[in-house]
Amino acid sequence: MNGEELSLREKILDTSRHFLFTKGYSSLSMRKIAKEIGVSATSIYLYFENKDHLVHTLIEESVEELSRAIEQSAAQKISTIDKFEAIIRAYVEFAMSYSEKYQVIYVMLSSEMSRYPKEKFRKARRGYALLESVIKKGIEEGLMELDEPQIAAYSIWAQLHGVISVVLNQRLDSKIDRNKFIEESIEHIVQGFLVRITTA
Amino acid sequence: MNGEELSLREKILDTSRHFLFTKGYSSLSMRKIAKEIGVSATSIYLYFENKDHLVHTLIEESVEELSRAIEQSAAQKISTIDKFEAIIRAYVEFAMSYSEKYQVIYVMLSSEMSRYPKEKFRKARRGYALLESVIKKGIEEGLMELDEPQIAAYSIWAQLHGVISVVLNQRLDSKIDRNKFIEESIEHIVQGFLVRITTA
Amino acid sequence: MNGEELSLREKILDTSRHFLFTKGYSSLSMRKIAKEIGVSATSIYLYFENKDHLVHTLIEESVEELSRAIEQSAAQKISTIDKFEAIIRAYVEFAMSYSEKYQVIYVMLSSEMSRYPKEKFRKARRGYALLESVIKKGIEEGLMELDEPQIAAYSIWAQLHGVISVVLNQRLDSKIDRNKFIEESIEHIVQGFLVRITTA
Amino acid sequence: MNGEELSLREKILDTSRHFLFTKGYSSLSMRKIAKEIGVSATSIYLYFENKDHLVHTLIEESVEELSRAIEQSAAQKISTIDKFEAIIRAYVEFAMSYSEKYQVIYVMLSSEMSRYPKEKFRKARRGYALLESVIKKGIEEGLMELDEPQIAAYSIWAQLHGVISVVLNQRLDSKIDRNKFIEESIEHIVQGFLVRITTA
DNA sequence: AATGAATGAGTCTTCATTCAT
DNA sequence: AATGAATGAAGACTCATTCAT
Repeated sequence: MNGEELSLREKILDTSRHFLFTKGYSSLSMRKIAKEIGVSATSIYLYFENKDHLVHTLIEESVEELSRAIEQSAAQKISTIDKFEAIIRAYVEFAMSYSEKYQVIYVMLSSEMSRYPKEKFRKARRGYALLESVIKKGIEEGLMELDEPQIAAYSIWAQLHGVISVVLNQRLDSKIDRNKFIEESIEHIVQGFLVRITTA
Repeated sequence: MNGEELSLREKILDTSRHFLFTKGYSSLSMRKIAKEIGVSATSIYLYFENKDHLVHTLIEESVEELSRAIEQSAAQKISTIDKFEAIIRAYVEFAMSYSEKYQVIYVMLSSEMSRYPKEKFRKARRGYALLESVIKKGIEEGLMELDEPQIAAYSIWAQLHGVISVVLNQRLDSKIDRNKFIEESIEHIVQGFLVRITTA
Repeated sequence: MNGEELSLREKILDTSRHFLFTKGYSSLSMRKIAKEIGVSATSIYLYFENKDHLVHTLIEESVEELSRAIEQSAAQKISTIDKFEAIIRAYVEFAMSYSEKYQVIYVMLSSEMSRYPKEKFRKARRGYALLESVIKKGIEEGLMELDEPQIAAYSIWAQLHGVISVVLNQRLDSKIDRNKFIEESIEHIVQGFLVRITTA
Repeated sequence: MNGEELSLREKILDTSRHFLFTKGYSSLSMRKIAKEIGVSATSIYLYFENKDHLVHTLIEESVEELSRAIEQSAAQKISTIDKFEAIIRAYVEFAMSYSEKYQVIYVMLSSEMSRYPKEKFRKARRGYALLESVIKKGIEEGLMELDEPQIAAYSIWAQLHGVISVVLNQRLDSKIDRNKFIEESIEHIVQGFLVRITTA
């Protein structure tokens, strides 16, 4: 197999992800995936034990990629404030560049997540943990004034997720420029957490 | 029908909403709704043309109630800054008090929304339009420094939605206090948009 | 509905029973049953919750009919010896006259029976319990000389079942007359349990 | 291949037999057999043309072993009455010691047996034929009083099979001692066929 | 001697919906 | 206002088998 040819396993993952993104979890069907690829439904079972496993793999891979992107981005910065912004921007960057992969992470309802292996949740918190540690440093350095870095980290993440969701789910007014919306939102979110330095 | 007895139509809506909230769209089935209520599946069709109509009604009603709650809350305040906060708090308040109704508004993917009658979208923007007009006034009054009130309104809404989603979808770390998380998030969001008055 | 027309429920039971008899449990499929009757597979689910319930109903009905046949037959006789033989003959009679119903009782492996509601097993032992009580009386009256009437009852039942199985499963040599085989077998089985009176 | 290592062919047969015994014919699947052994499903086809051939081999081997056991047991006895009992006991002995092999012989319904090569049926009758010849001698010697030795042989076999089935299919009341049940049943069956000698 | 990839036909079951009553 | 009967389409998944290697 050369570089162009995707393995069937890869094709299944890509197609599933796309279905999940465009049609939602309810419309994700083994049959449809197979049909889209042009292969028998049975073939999917050669690569994934069942539908749950397939979706779990999808989630796991997305979480891993997102975490890595965030870590790499933060590693390139030195100052705390730079790291702080880098994490936030890497998060948004990933969501916009790999929308389908990003959305997969949130596709499952918590009720359905009961079947998702618990130990994999920890992995999912890597990026968030990094953000928390940076916030802690930021507090020490007097960049932020916060009681609870953990809550702050979650709050930032939640706000970002809200902004991204609105865009990805096409709930944004068509007259609004997507990039401008994102840029301004990031700035406001960041500003909401930084101590404003007022040069007297 | 007396006060205690809910009409069948109401029961159907309530049950559907609950299913939607707890099990997701995929698990919303006419049969299950009927069974839960203790009525034949056919009976639902006496009140709703089909599943789409049922869900659309659900959305429409939720949107209406949310809009009204926001409007009423804003009307009670006089100053712009108070109105601004009132809208934000009314939004969050509604989401937390009537979680099932709130969530219904976002249950449908835009792809599925293609079947949702366009004219009803406008209604859905009433609350948001109010927020935008208040922001405009805020800018005039020098409370905020913003180029695009429309984007700002969308951004606030998006951030709030993110915070609420994290809570409702149970994605918050169990060690974090729910109310504290919400309160702090609101404060940060609001702070992110206000001009900080620095007493020199 | 007049006497000729069987209800769909009845048709399903009859057809299932027939499939079970001719093709075995492995070949019993909802689709095939439906197709045979000329109805959609879905329709079966209007009368039976699932395949298990259908088969359980089949078993239950057969067990009930067999028990009743045995009880009625025994009730018509007065002397213990007559009751003893009546039970045995009623059992065989039922098996030969309603072969399909008889076989249903034994169609499920004990491993599969784990899903069969326990309380229904008790019903299944009515006929056997009757036999046991008659044997007890027979011992008292000196007709039989047996230590354990319970074991004897089970043994008779087992032997009869063996004889019947061989016939119903067509394992009998085609040259052997079916009725003669059954008649002689019954006689031997009965003889095996009676005290032989030897007029000196 | 040394003494410990079973050939793959042997493993397949053993595993199939076990599945047949514990889960029934419906649950016998090439995939499951392969998985259990830890080999690819395709590998089975190197040794057996298809599922039918596999099951037929299973039956054939069981029949052969049972026949041999009976023959050997009978050969060790001299008197007719001893041979008679030896055959019966060897049959039961085999069934209890090699339950899985015994049950295989009866696993297929006659309807499914249509695919079973006719000439192999004859082999299956070796043990039975032996019993018939012993019965004939028994009649000549005045041990039994029977019109039709062929029917008698079939009847004994059928009764024994009934008794064994009840035990192997776990249809015996748990309070009943298995061995006692078998022993008493054998005695009754034998008694049912012997002329009772009454010492005046 | 053994396997991985693949599939068409089949398994049970659920779904939204219709129709006659 | 409400229902029981019915169905075609679709759901996830399993099966025996083939073929190329």
